[in-house]
Amino acid sequence: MIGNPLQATAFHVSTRGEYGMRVMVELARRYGQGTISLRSVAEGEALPEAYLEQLVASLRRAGLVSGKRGAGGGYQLVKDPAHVTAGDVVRALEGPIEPQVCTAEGESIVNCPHEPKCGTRQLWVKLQATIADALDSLTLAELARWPVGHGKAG
Amino acid sequence: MIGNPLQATAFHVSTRGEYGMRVMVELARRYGQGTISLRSVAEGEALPEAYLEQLVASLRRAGLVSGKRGAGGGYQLVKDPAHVTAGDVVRALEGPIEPQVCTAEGESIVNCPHEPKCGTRQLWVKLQATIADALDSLTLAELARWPVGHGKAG
DNA sequence: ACAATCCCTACCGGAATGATCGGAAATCCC
DNA sequence: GGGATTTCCGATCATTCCGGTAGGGATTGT
Repeated sequence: MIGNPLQATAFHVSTRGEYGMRVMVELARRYGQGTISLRSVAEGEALPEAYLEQLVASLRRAGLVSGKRGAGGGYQLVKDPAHVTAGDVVRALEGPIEPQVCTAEGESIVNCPHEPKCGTRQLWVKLQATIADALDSLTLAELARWPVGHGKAG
Repeated sequence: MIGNPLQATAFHVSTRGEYGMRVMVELARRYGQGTISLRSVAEGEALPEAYLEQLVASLRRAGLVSGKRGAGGGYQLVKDPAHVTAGDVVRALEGPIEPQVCTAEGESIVNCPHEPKCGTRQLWVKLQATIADALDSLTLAELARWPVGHGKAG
């Protein structure tokens, strides 16, 4: 856990999303160089290796990375970084983008008692679409080629 | 807690945001009719009254509602619903919109060790701006005048 | 053989979530 | 003034989630 003690904040992305995204960007930077050991990524980004294993497992099950065992093994991206979006990564790590259960991506299963006089639903629907669009419009390739802090870096 | 058991989902809004937003929309609908008791809102929306008290306390401290004690008392919006945004409500209930500690609204205090070679920061910055813009562009008045479910209601 | 590496499962302490409860203070009506 | 109503305030509590740690098994290169 990097950074300050955090009070309540809205729309905070957990370390699963944060660390996992860092790993993916690092793999994107080294795309085409064969497999990269998780240890080297963990050390390079100063993150706990054992914890990363869990996150990478989710990424592998989602078909985003492939692992190779044994000495000299490691992980690599399955697809070209230009064809993997931040949305793909976030969904693999944290599940579908779903501000409320009634506004899930794809099919909505829930039958909400607040319908049909629900005044808040349109808000969550809009929010879901907005977030998904923002995440899906940014690729790993774009993130990987922007390694340096711009503007007033925090 | 309305709805189904929820597996892991990204960007999920807690009941603070959900219930609190419902209360605000209800108060917006009855704007200009004097104070509304929390009990009537709780019964109308089928929400736990005692829990709502806590949420409304946050809304009051944020200057969004005012309470009047005693028989016939209740709450009412301080400002016209057309001048209160969903963003105001969410921030009052769940804190600033902050995907990561390094991408807080306003001033960023954190000095992150990942800078300046952080490839993920631009993602969270974009996300923060996108979410804030979506929430700030929708007013309580708009939400209140759309009480009926549209499209395929969940 | 042996070291490196992925892979899998279980566990664990602390914090957040989603409430409930009891009571104090103000206000209205009779 | 008495009582009903309602906001306000703080404590408590059960459950779940978060952010890891620990240990071991399977596979591969040298």
